[in-house]
Amino acid sequence: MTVVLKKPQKSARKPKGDGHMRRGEILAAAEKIFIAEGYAGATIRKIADAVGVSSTALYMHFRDKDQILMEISSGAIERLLDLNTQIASRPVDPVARVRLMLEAYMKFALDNPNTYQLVFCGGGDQISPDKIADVLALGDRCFEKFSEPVHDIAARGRLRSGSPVEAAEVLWSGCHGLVSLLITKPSRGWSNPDQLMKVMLDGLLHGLVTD
Amino acid sequence: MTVVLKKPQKSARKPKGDGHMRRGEILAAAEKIFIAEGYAGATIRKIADAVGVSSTALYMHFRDKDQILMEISSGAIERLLDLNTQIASRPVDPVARVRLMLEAYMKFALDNPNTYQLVFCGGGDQISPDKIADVLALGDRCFEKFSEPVHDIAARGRLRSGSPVEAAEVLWSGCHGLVSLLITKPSRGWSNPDQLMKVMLDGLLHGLVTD
DNA sequence: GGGAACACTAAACGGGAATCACTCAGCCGT
DNA sequence: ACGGCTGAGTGATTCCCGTTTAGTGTTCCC
Repeated sequence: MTVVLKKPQKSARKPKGDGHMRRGEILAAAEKIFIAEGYAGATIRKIADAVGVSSTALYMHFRDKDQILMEISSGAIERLLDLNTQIASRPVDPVARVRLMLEAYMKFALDNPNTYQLVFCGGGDQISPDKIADVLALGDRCFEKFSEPVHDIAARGRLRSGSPVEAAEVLWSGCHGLVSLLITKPSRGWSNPDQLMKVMLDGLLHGLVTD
Repeated sequence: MTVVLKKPQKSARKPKGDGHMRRGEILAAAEKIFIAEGYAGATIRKIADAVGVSSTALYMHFRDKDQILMEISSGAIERLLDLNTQIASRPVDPVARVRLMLEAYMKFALDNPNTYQLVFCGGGDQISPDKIADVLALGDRCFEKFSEPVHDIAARGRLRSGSPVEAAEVLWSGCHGLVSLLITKPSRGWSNPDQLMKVMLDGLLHGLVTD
């Protein structure tokens, strides 16, 4: 985050002991706990204990609990954005790109359920909107990257109905619905997730895009 | 508000709520607060204040906070189940029934966002699984009612691909995804919700069902 | 009249996030 | 060499949460 003014000639001040390590240590510990126990499970005290420091110390490095979790989530969403960017440059049919992106998206969600829930299932109750703004912006950039091939499809006149934006929103939200239910209701007797993802993609793409 | 003039000698206690009157009062107050402020906002103390009673009093009538919210949610989901049952008996094409049910489902979600979030977006973190079991069972019954016409469609050989169960799960989760995003991210710049719902339904049904 | 059952209460507990007042160590310019 | 500044760290405290405990007043029944 904000790197405060450092003296040009020399490091402002040699960090004492493991001073500048702390922030990273906290993030690492917090991520481990967050992944294992979710938002509510990752308490300030637990994180502080894991680092071996008083709970107050966390406030030296972060404004509040949410900032810690948001920073972790941002990292994860950036990985998702990278994936999309990478797929975007693949020299294949735009429909194939759309499918690849959505597959990557759903796989990401199932691999990072807690982060996914925090960012996309709106810990809405739990987190004030301004704090989540950063991550939300990243999420939007993901959506924009995903929108590009959808617009390509529309430009080729292959959109069966609706505007390109609507189509993108529907494709995205449909896949979101599937993985969010798989994540939040794991105990329900679901069909095979891979098969469900395939049916969702086949269905939506066949329904929205002409061959 | 309730001006309880405490007479010096008499008790400051709120008069008895004639047995089960009180229970209803609590549910009504809790529902109002829950609808307005969501799960986290509906605290025991706030509900108790609204009723004009000490927070402890709520434990006379309910095991814990979750039971209160669950009872409220159950009522709402029962209304949804009623809707489905009603639609199920309509003498129309099974595809039309599926569409009607999903439309009713999404409308219900948008009309009862907090309940919907609690039940279907898994306050997973917040609520222990055993307490939510009742409502979850009701939700399952809704899904089963919805599955019937999908099976009808399959029985007529009109399912393009996938098993009937998979198709039902995909249809449901696709619609869930749309409304859950509309609910949890209201600030995002969405296209017209009605139009999105139409595109979702058209897309999924056209993609999964043959004419 | 005397219990017993009930509806209710105040006070407290433990655990969350966050703040306050403070200490302490190291680096600075003089 | 030294006093001052600053950033890292702490324990105590505040406030709110859900929930528990022990006790109080009312009513009903025998």
